[in-house]
Amino acid sequence: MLYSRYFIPTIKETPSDAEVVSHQLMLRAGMIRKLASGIYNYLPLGLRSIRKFENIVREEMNKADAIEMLMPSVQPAELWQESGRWAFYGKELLRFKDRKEAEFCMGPTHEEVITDMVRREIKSYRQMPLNFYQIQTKFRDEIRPRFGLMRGREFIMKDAYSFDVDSSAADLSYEKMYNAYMRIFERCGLNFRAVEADTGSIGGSSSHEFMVLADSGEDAIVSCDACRYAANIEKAESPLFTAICSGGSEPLQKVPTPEMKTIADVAAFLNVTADKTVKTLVYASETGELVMALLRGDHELNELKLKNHLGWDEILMATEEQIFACTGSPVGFLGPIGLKQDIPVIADRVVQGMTNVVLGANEIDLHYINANCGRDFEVSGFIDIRTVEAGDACPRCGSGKLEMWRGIEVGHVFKLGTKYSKSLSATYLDANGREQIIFMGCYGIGIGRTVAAAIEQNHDENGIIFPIPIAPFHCSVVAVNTKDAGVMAAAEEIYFRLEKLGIEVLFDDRDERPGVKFKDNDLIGIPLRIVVGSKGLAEGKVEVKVRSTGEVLSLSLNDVTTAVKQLIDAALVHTE
RNA sequence: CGGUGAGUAGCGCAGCCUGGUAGCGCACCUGCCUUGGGAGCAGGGGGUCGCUGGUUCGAUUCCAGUCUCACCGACCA
Repeated sequence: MLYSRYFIPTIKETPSDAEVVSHQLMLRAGMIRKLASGIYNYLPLGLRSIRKFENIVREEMNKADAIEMLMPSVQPAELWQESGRWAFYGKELLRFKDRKEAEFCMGPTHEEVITDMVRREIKSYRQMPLNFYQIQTKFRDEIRPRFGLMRGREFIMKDAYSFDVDSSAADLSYEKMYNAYMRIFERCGLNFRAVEADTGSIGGSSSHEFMVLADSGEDAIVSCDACRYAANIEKAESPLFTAICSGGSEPLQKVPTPEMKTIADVAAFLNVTADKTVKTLVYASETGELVMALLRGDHELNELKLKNHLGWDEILMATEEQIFACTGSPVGFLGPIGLKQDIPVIADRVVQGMTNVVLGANEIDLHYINANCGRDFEVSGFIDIRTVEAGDACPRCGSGKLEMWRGIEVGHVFKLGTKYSKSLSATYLDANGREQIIFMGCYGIGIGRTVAAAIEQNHDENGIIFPIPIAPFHCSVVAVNTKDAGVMAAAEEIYFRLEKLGIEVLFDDRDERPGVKFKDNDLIGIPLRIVVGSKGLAEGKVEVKVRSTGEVLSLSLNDVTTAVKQLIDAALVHTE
């Protein structure tokens, strides 16, 4: 490709509305341009990178026996009504009507469509296992699109759906996809973790997220420093604590705590540590059901764990009115003793081991001390509802400690079970001629987001440092002085020879000063730069600069193409 | 959806408080010059100041509304 005939509109200055590095660099490198909030044009260079990654995904999907197809973006409402998600999905689902007033949506995901296809075509256990995938544009009307391709509204996604005869067969399909995902992200040279995750609005029984580690990541994850345990913090299990409090039970006593509304204030005022206190939170469902949650004072609630335990669709902090109605007290002095309404009280498992604790007394400026569960109040269950923290013991191996990271979710695999096949009646006949429900799995990769995450993880002050497997070009040939016929002839020859070797090369033949070319080449992340200048040429040498290490090789005209080919091939090698 | 801030040339910004029809840097065009890390000189083109309405002789500037965009938040006693 001739640079002078290509289209790479680079920008010197950082656009003011781009917050994260990948967004800034993708704009500056001329990879993307914004059309509307969360909606982007993929410029030629950006598209090349995206296609490179898509092809890696395609290769690994095909190797894992997934079959490529393509489903429409526009989907009829009926299917979504049938699955129940038309009502459940909320405003993220972009809905509209056609000229006949029939309702449609832009597909945010394709479980409904694929399940509809499968239920029409799959009749027998002999036809499974099956796994279909597509690489396609999705639309989700995000509350707050941000960070460029990281959280767009329109974005490219690879989604796959597996169909199996039973749960254990589905587990095998899941494992195949999990392993394929590991290979995909490894091939891109990314530093990532596969973590246990919540299933969210997609539903299903269990799932893993693939998280690229980056400080700008929107998710928090933990991983054990000793074993393989890793989880999204939304899902991460809390280790069992041994009881901190000991000694016989002291008599319950009400003490004044004027103006002391926070745990820190109360603990300091009563001269105890926060881990001797229990904090009380009140949550409400959309329909107004209330629940009280008890946690050790220095712990944080994990709303998702509580929500999942309760089986609610939505969990909200109770309003002051709701709190007053059930406790008779304002926020700051809440506790489980002497409630005005009979609401369920759920305590974190850690609370089970605590004795003689400090609790709100449900009266202004008063707390209890020496409260004991079972004697002074009852709870309906001890459940893991706390948010894990860095340094917690690993819930699996027990010996390791949890480390905390920020991560960008680039892939997510789910065991769906029969959630969609049941509501959409996707069944088959087993060997005994009996009708059975199909078991499903679904598997997604954010294509653009992965490219952005790779940039987030691979850049310096000069721009992007693309890993070779997803770089828009493998290398470039820079002619230092285009007016020098000898330089141009040599550069051109190297360019042709590289192309003949099947290398993707950008020939920077622009009539620009060398500094401009170097800056642009660095900015757009070309992994290997071959510089042809008159000085080196006099000695029959050209220079190869490695973007990632800054290493400079001086090579003869004869050797340069094979040397470059070797470097590239080495980077593209991947284990089968 | 709530909060904050911003919309002036392709990009980054100034001007607005104190009204008189717009300026800087980069980019772009022409010429000269220059060629190993975003050169220099000279000349030039480009803006209904987001939109609508109001006040005024006169509005980019003041007022009201509206749209768009970004960031923060929707996380806790």
